[in-house]
Amino acid sequence: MNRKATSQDVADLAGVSRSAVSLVLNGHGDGNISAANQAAILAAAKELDYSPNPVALSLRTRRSSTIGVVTDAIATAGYAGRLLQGAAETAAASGYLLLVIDTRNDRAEEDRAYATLRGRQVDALLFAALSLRAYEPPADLSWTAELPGGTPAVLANCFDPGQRLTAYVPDEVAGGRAATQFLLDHGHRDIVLLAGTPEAVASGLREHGYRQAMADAGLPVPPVVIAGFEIDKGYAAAMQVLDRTGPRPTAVLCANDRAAAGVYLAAARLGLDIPRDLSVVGYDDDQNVAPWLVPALTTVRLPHLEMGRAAAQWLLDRLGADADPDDRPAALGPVRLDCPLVVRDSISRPLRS
Amino acid sequence: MNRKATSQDVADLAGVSRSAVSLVLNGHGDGNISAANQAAILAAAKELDYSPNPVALSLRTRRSSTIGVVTDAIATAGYAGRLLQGAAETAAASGYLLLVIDTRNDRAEEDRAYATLRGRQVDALLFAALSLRAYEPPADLSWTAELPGGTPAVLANCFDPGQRLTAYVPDEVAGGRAATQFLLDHGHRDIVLLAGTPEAVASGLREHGYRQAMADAGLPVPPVVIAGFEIDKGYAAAMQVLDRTGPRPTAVLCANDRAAAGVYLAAARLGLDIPRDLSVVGYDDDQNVAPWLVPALTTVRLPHLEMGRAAAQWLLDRLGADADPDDRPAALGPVRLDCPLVVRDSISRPLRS
DNA sequence: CTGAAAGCGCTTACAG
DNA sequence: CTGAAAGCGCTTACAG
Repeated sequence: MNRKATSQDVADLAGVSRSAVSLVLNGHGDGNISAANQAAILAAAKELDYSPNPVALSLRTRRSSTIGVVTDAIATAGYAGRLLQGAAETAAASGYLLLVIDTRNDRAEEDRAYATLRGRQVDALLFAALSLRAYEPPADLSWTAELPGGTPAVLANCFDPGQRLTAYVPDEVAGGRAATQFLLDHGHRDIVLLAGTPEAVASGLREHGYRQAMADAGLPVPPVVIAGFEIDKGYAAAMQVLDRTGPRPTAVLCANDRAAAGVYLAAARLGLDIPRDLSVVGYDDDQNVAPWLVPALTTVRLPHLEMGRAAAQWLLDRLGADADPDDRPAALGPVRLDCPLVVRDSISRPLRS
Repeated sequence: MNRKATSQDVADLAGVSRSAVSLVLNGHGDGNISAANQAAILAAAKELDYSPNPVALSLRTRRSSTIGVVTDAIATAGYAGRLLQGAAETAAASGYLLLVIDTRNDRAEEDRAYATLRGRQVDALLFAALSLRAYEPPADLSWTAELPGGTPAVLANCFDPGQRLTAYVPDEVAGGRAATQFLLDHGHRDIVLLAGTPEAVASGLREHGYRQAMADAGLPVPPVVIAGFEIDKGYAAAMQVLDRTGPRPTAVLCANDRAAAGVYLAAARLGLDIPRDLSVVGYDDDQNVAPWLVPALTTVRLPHLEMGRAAAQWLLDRLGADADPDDRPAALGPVRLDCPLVVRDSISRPLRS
């Protein structure tokens, strides 16, 4: 490949010094460089297709136009990749790239990741979790925006119990409430929650929303079934709840879309038609599952794209506001993002209502 | 944060010059630096927890210890993230990081990605596709290992029709054959293939393997059903094949695990028990699906982790062999990686065999 | 208005 | 055996 043009090449072609090239190309030409030379420099730069060497720039400015991303498990993610996608898009719009390290939930690996990223001179740090959880940031917060001149840091799909870091998380409570409310609006009264695993933070929050909606409707809450997040867990839970002679619930709220797929399997095996005999709501809006179940699954969408975008934008804002460190946005603690209901075909009015 | 130690700091502490520090720390001490000074330098480096600034190193050596990855759609990937994981692990073991750009299948975006990566001085290039396909590398191959001093480039889960680039791909034909053979070994004779979409390269290859196995067994090949790769497609195809009064196939080979989930749904609705009444094989070993279907799905595993590892290792090997450019491994064209059968519970001997 | 110089942190010839 | 110098490509004070 032809050696990439340097500012020296541009200077030579324009017949000026490298300083002049740098000044003009960085918008500091007016008042410093004559109009004629400015034009010559611009023309030369265009002719040589010049763009500054990012590495040299980085050494000089101690900035890398790179956002370091540490994540606990993106490989196994599925839909969670959208978080990264959102962050990457937003970053790219400002000329930033993402340097992602997957720690597979290993704390030692995580420490190493931060050290590596620091060494690579990343301008900002984003920690993203596969599933919603508390995240205890490294004790050494010195690289953080807490200190003047520190590296801005932000959390996505996880939150700092100590509230030191800004965090973008899904509004799970509202999501659970909205899903329940939608069922209530369709006339359902006997709505069973198939919850995820007890360790899952999201699960508890969604249950909270469910209970709120039921209480607001003046309805008793039937026993919550602990299912889980996989197909077989949803299947087993559905079998437990639906395979009975007495009255069955008319609707189930599933831990996620995969569990809902298990419910579909159980319903099919029991000869129950969805949505005629049973209404089903999922959670996640998993693109590999929800749109393709038969019938297509009504579900609550997790705002992965939005979390990624918001987190990256927050970082970018801080990076831009370097003129005045006090001018930085002050949004500390968790910011809850909307989990919209995606209506498809798995809900109808109950037969006996 | 305390300013990171530089080689000057180490030199000062050890009472030597920066040159000496560099020499010793890069293993060129013997014969150049006295034993006493070597020891002093090592001690100083350890005390200051010194590691060279990667950015400065990069400017100096024109190397970045970074592998650029261009991918057509990793966000929507699911299991495909494992390819990146494999590449990242392998790269990390040699001190390399991955700089990933997702082009969302846009050629203009792709060109920009390569330019960006070149600007960032990546040492090598990896192109990874979400699903197996032909990949026409950019016309400007000048950054490629084709030319002396060019950037090594490799393909994963896609292949260069022109054979200019090394490529790691799954051995889909063997995968399709193995799945079929397994069914044959269990006594099945009437095995229907629910194929993916006609555009999908993998689908055609798997079908080829299926036909080979059937032919080798001296069996006629029943009409192949074009299904697709989503749950509803598998469902519809299964309904078409299974919902009949005459003899039904005793086994189906599915386009992928999600389509197999659709087959499960159809079977349940038709009152067919898997595996008693119907044996099912999937493809992909999708970790969100296959292990959790009821019964757990026997499937063919796609070697995403292995493709990522192999591609990264190939790049690393080339990067290491910089002493002699002629010494580079010559594995041009596609290298087929094994797709192992993962046996679970969805296959039994046919009732009428 | 303009160019020469310094310096970001590193390594590799080059003198001594 | 060792240190001073040059240079990777850039930008920002600093003289003129």
